[in-house]
Amino acid sequence: MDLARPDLRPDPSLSRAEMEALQREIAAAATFEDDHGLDPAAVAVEEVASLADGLPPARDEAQARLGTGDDERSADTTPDPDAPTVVGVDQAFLTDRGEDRPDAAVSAAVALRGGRVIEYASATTSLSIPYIPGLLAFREGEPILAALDALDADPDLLICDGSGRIHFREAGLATHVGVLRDVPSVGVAKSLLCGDPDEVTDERPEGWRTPIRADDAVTTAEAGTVIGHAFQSRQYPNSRRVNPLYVSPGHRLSAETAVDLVAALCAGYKLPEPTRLADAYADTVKRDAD
DNA sequence: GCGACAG
DNA sequence: ATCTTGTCGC
Repeated sequence: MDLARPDLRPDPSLSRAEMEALQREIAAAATFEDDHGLDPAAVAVEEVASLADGLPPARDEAQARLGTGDDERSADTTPDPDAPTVVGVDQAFLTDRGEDRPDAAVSAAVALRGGRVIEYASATTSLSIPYIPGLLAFREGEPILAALDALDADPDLLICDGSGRIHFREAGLATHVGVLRDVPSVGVAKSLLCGDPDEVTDERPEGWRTPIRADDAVTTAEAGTVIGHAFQSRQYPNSRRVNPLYVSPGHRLSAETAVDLVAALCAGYKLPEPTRLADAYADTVKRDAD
């Protein structure tokens, strides 16, 4: 059965209070427990991936394009058809020369299966509301859904750039998108919106993690509830300066499984491969735009 | 009034 | 997020 919740899609004219109320509904509809068939080992990306080099780039919006590789090497490059499809989404912004505010968002979605890119697509949409801490999903949610619509692949897992449950109302970007589509989702943020790490996060070794617990800024959860993890995805031997990632479940995942999945999706860079590739593709589309 | 805040 | 070259270190 289809448990997607298009009814929770925000109306563009919502007031701030209405947006916050909608987030409480979204959080209530979200599941922060494991409800999926994903095995971190099955989604793992063992080697650094890349967008299918040498293939025509995906068309913006309507026409997503397969990037599976040459026919000659199809036997080697065809990913396991039974492996789950993991989709990373990220955005880049376009600012008209002379303007100070970005007026359009380029959303990119990159699908991987068995550690290889199988498809990528993008959508360029005009921006309606400005960035407001806590309300990011109202700025980036629709653009992201547009990019997902441009993809033929059916995501088994979404990796979003931003928070999921680590949010004032437990309804960050990853939760918003995950609930609207009823797809397991994870939020990967580069800085912490709210909550408290159990331990100091500075100068930690690669692979290290610590729980993030709700503090009084999280109005919908009891203080102390684990809402995510700080995760040191990468660290350099000598110079200690890489900040950890802040990983939180978006929908249908526990906080623990969310970090396990992200750890499995990292392959040498700070960001998990789906996010890193979506980031790179969004930049490419943006550059081609001007 | 002060603090504090994803992208 | 964005505006941007070189530069420090492995």
